[in-house]
Amino acid sequence: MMLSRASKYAILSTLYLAEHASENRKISVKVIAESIDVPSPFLAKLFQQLVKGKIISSTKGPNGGFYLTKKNQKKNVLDIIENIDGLNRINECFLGLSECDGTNPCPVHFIVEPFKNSILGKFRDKNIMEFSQEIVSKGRKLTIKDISTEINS
Amino acid sequence: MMLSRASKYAILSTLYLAEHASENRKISVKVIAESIDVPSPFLAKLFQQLVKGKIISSTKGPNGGFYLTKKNQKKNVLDIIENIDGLNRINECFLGLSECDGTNPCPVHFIVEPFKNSILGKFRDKNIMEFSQEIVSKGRKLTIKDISTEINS
DNA sequence: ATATATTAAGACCTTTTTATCTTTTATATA
DNA sequence: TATATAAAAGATAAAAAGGTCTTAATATAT
Ligand code: FES
Ligand code: FES
Repeated sequence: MMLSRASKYAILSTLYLAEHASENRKISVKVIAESIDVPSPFLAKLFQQLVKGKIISSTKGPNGGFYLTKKNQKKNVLDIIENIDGLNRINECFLGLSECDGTNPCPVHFIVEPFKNSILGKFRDKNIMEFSQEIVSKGRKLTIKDISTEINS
Repeated sequence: MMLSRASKYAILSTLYLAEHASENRKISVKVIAESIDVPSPFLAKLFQQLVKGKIISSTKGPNGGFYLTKKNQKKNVLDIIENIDGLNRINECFLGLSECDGTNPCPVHFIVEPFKNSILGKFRDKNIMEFSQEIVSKGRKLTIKDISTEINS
C-alpha cells in the first residue's frame, strides 16, 4: 500500500508535463526537475522508462524535451505506477501479510480497503489530462518550495 | 504514509505477545518468528529495541522470553511505530511533497487525510491489550500461512 | 556451583532503492 | 554540413533497509 519515491516523482512530473508541456512546448528534464524539486539525473532515468512505456514522449536535440501526445494524455496515473513499481507494491497488505484479502483480513484491513479502493479509483477513472485539469482547477500542488519562512539565526 | 517492514513486524509480534504471552508464559523470539513468519534474527533486534523503549519486556535464561507487563499493555500501536520508525514516516505526504498539510494539498491529500486520521485514531485510541482483544474477537489475522493450496506440478 | 537456555550487544553482510556520471545518438537550425 | 542541444544508454556509486552471525551477559533449574 505504498509508492516508491520513484513513482511519486514520475506521477508529479507527468502531471507537470500535462499542465505545462505540449507538442510545440517541450520541456527538458532539467527544468522539470527544478520545478518540482527532484534530482534531475534520477528523473531522467525515470523519464526514459516512461517513454519506453509510452506514457510520455520525447524528442532529442535543440528545442527537444518531454511532452504528452494525444495518446499519452489518455493514460492514467495507475499506468504510471504500474510502469515504475508494478502493481504488487500498491496492493500489499498495510501490515505486511502475504496477501491483502477480505477472507484473511489483518487487523486494519477493513479500514485500509475503502481507502485503497478510493485512491485506486482516483488513479484509474480519469486520464492524465482530466486529472491534471481537476487538480489545477482545485488548486492542488505538485511541489512545496520555500516552506522555510522560519526563524533563521 | 507508510510503515517500514521493521515496524510491521514489530506490530504483529507485539500483538502476538498480547494474545499469547504473560508474565508466567514468556515466549522466545524463535517461536514468535515462526508463528508470524518473520526472520528471527531480525525480529530479535527489533525486540531489543522495543524492550529499551519499554513497549515489551524480557527475561533471559531458561523459561525466559518476551511478554507484556501491565504497564506494557497500556502502550498503543502508535507507540510501537514511533519507537521503530519515528513519527515522520507515517505522516509523510502520499505523493512525496515536503509537507502534508491542508493548506498546500497535493492532488490526493483530501482522500488520504481522512484515512490517515482514521488509522492513526485506531492506533492511538486503544491500548495494546484492548486492540488485541478486539482483533481476536473479530477474527483478524496476524499471519497468513499456507496460502499455497494451489495447483502444483 | 554448574549447565543450560535465552536475551543483549554489536559487528557484519546483502539487497534494494536512490542518485550520479560519462558516453553515445538523434535532431533542429544556423 | 557543422554545431549545439537535448535525450538515451549504460556503468557506477552512495545510501538505506533488511537480514545474519558471533560472542557476551544473565537468569533459571538442577
Ligand atoms: S490491509 Fe492487511 S489484509 Fe488487507
Ligand atoms: S497527502 Fe499529499 S499533501 Fe497530504
